[in-house]
Amino acid sequence: MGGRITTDLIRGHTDTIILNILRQGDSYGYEIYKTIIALSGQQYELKEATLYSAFRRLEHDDLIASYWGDESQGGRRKYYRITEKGRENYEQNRKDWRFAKDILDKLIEGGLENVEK
Amino acid sequence: MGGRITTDLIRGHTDTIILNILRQGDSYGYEIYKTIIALSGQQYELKEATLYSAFRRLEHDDLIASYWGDESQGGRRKYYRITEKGRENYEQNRKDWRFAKDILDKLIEGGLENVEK
DNA sequence: CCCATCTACATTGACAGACATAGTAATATG
DNA sequence: CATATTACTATGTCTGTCAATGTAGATGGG
Repeated sequence: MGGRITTDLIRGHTDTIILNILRQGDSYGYEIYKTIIALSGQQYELKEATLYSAFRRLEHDDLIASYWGDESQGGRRKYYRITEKGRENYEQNRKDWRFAKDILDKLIEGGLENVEK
Repeated sequence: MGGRITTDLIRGHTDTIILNILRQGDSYGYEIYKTIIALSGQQYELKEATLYSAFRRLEHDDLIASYWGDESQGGRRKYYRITEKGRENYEQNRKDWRFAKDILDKLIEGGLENVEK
């Protein structure tokens, strides 16, 4: 059996997760919500409240931009598009994640044998 | 060039980090503080305020226990010892970390090609 | 011997992100 | 026509981290 993903394990990664999806094409709230579940192999659900507050934060910081879709054939959809600044931010976040992963491995599983105290 | 470890990337891992150190032997606040810096290769500093509030939380939850060291030769030191419950908690947290790491890799770096939308 | 630095522990208040909860409204389905 | 699904939003709460601050003994260089 595997483990669980708690709130704090995901914290700080939501922006990066959203940017990763948007850098591969424009999308809207509900679709992004579903995509995250699919990407995680049904193992993680980012709550809608979290998602939409992240959209506001990202838009405020000019990492994404939004526009209303064509509403002629049905319900309104607000689409999000990643900005150039957002792409740069994503690249940095990815580096940060790889870096943090290595450090966390040492901190969580590392032995103290070769660490001077 | 690497990345940076922000507050949110470490959030939720401090308890596990402390338990990893204590499962390898009793220690006290300041030594644990130094050990974390050393374990991370000087890349990460867990602030003392964070550390001491974590001690309270862990002790309250019976994951660690504390005792005052021998004060005859100098300054007082409060030592911490991991409990059996703490060891079990550590093992679960380690599993959670490995699990979360895989999911996060998919969410942060994963492509949408093979994901049904 | 004095002052700075290090060791060692601790508290308080502020902040930010995630989420529970609730609500609105349109479309689709049986 | 009732229910589920799609789609977006607001409000308030909780928790962990950290900045700032404080106490006090030990240590070492000038």
